[in-house]
Amino acid sequence: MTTTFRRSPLALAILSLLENGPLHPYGIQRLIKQWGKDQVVNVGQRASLYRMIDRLAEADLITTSGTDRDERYPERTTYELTDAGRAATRQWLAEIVSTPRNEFPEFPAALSFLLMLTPETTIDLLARRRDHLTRQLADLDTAMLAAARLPRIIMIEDEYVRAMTRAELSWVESTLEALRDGSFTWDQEELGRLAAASQ
Amino acid sequence: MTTTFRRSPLALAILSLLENGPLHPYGIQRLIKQWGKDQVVNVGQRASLYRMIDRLAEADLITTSGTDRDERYPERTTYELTDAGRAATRQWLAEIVSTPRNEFPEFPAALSFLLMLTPETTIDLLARRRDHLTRQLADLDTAMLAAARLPRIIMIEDEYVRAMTRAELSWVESTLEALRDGSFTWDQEELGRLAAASQ
DNA sequence: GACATCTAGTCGCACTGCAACTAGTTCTGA
DNA sequence: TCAGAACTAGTTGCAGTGCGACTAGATGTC
Repeated sequence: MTTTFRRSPLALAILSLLENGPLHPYGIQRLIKQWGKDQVVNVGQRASLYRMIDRLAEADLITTSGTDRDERYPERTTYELTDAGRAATRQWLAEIVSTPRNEFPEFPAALSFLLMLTPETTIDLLARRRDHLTRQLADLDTAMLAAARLPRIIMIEDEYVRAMTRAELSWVESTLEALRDGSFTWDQEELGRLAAASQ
Repeated sequence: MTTTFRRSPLALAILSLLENGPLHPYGIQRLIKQWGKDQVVNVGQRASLYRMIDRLAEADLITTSGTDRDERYPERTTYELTDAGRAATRQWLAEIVSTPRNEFPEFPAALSFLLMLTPETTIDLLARRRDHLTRQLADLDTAMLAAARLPRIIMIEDEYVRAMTRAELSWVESTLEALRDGSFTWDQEELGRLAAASQ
């Protein structure tokens, strides 16, 4: 059944974690959180996790490998990787890493309609964003410091996220400055005339 | 009916474009493409556009404002903003701009499972990504040059996208270098021991 | 005259996100 | 010691989205 399974971050995470041996659904979720991967893989929605596991099993990328019997907990079905699953993991990783893909995040979309607001309102909003980003950056730094003794590959995604957050913060700060010193501004009238002219 | 409508980049784009007067669905799509906003708002899926317009109308954020009769084309229903729609636009803009939100893009997710691959494979994949990013950056530069005489607010989202693309490219390049000079590497055995130890 | 492209819109499914609900277990502080 | 919080473990349902395919007339192009 080469019913080409559509790739997704969650599917990738499940398959990758099963590389280290059979596991039950809840264990997968716990592992993702334990390793801090919940910052980059959305396992907050447990419903999605269980449904994804079902579909992966249906597509024979994973199979049930028995049940985990622990006195304290109800019976839990464990799953393990198939060869097809191992192959899919590698292919998805290669595709994602080698080829950037526009996922249409909401912030740039909102930016393109900023002209609906006044420059003053924009200053206020961007200042709040700057504060959020500053806090996120600090949190990332402490997380990275805590794991500084681990091999670099373990935290490589945090390095990336940090670089991106830092870049966004820089952009927000420089844009804020231009708005504040008046070198970057706009008004409805001017833009209205422009829109009329381009008809 | 304040059935709080869930915000989305597409809904925001539709509402924002209707600020300049009534328009029919296809006209909205064309406007988005004309202004190059299709880089940040996904209107490639026309089905989504029509469905979104229907839902916006149902929620009274827009209403039909008659039909546009052009000899050459079939009759087209035009839509216009309601006051509720105008308010929603402003609220969404404020929320999105002021508060960063994790949308779980696939690249960082894939990075966190890179350890499945060998450093050599990773070099190859990242090199291909670097090439893509380099091309995207060049395209952005020509687009921005072409619009250099327009007010800055018109292209503000391109400035942002450019800054982010530039930052990602830098990160990829520096990571590639570390991989090539051997200062950043890993092997399954070492990681296997680590995983076993952390059980 | 054939084929491509643009205009304009519809159908349907597979998947995702979000919220709520169940139900047992273990921890924690008044 | 007993209530309530927090964790373990999983299910149900719906609204929203992405993606692909299909229709069908109009216009352009070799």
